[in-house]
Amino acid sequence: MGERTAGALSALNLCFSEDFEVTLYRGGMVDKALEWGGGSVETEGAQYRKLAANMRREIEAGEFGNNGRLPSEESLAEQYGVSRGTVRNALALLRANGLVTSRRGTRRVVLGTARTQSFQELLSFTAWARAQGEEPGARTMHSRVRPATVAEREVLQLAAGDEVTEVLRLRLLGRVPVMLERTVYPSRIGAVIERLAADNLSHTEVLDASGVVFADSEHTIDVVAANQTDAQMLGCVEGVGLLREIRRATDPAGVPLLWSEDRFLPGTVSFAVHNSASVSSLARRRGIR
Amino acid sequence: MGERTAGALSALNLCFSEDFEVTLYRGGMVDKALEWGGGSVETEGAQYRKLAANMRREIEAGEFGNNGRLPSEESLAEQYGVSRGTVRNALALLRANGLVTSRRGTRRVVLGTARTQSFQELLSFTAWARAQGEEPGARTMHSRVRPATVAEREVLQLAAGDEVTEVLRLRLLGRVPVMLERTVYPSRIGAVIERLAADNLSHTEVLDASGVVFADSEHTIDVVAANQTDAQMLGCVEGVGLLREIRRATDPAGVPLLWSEDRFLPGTVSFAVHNSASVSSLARRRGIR
DNA sequence: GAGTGGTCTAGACCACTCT
DNA sequence: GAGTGGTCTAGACCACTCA
Repeated sequence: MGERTAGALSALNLCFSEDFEVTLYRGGMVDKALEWGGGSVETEGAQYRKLAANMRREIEAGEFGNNGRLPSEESLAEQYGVSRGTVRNALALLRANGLVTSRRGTRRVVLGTARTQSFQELLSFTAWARAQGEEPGARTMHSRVRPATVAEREVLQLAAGDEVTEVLRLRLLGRVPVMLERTVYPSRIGAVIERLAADNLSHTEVLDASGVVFADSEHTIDVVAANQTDAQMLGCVEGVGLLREIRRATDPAGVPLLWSEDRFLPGTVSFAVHNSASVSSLARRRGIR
Repeated sequence: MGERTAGALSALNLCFSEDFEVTLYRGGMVDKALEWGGGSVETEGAQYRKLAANMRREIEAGEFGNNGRLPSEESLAEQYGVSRGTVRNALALLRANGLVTSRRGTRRVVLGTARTQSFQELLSFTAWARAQGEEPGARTMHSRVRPATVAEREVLQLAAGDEVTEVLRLRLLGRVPVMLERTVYPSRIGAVIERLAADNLSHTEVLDASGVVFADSEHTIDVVAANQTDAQMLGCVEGVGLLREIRRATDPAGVPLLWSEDRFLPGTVSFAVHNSASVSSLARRRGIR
């Protein structure tokens, strides 16, 4: 995983998969032939994922032009030496990322080069910031273990008497505070978090390394007025409108892993969602627009 | 389309499909056997969609319990008399809506009864409001045809000299203003819009009826301070933080249909996104939380 | 009417989980 | 080691689009 070609002006391309592949590539003449024409480099994983990554590269290299047409599924299958089913799996991935259309009766149309962010990036502020080429920062302001409230027991599926770890953390982009994060972990997860340094960049990555698997997450986005704490920590005026994101993540078995309320300074991030008749994808963006 | 069973306490269930099926059902003993056990009622469409709708009903009826396990794909295939591929198509739909998990090696787990809203509801304020049981309102404050700006030509893929129709519209929920909408249509679409009454509830539905097909949309969400116009129209204080949603919709061929900037009063709506390793879905919600 | 994507089938093998 | 979901194949028919 993580093939890369040397070259200036490399762009970041995050594929859409569980074991999120990060693929660095450059703008110019891409080495696509390597993988498919010649000796099929390692790049383990499902064939359709590789196919999708490959086609994504072709699309972004303008192989079919913007608003151009893709070859038919049949011919793609022949070209790549796979069955039509595999081609369809790959195209479904691209479709989900908003790169191509799909309509019965006509060839698929290239929509553009939506740079969809990985699942990981939605959970991890640090992973996201790095992908943007920004320097992420974090400072834990407060952390303690206490009994779960009724709401928390409900959301985190805890029993009466269970404890949680609450963490208040300031997040920065290049030394500038942009977000205040209030997270509640079940004690099992919290035990891992409590051992970390106050400036640990990514709790998500630590948990990942500890074998915690994030599989699903729920995000709610709205506006909230800054309270006194927000204003103090973020350095803004009390009452100003902050972009709020409430996150809830579960493991593959549906067990809740965390519940968090994040408040962003206005103008620092935006959320982008691609939506189609069958699927959607969410991405966090830097700044407005 | 639109089967329904009589009965109190009916809940709204919106299936995830292009020709969005709206399925009303009640909480109690559901008539699931009708469709699969007996004579397979009409309910046209793909089998896997029907299967998904059916399983969704079972899940929401608590057939497998919350956090329960689904039967294996094999046994589902046998039970419903379809191939495993069809079962997998159906389960992919449920997965996309965040109703079930999926992990190699173990049975699928019921996550809950996420009430995913249809694609249509994301585009149409009116459709969304109705689904919430609220009374939608609209008043066009301003409308005119003018040459497209450079930005608009870019976004709407217009040629130099092309014109657009700009519309400023106030949106209400039960007589209370909640959102101010600034939309720009290519003149081809705008021509339809201009003929409408100022209190026409749903431009989207009109366009739909005119044969305009919405296939994909892009949504960007952030916060913006209310300007003088916003404050006046929405009846809020200038400078207050508004939830902003920028929408861009295209037809199945990727041709842009509209570009809109919507500003919501704080506390009136929130956006909910379900995100998983492979897919996501977006929904608009009433109020905070 | 030819071409295309949508749907469906019947099988196969594998990676993974759990007991 | 048995069971499960993930992946892949090779075919088939249909609904739809477009020349």
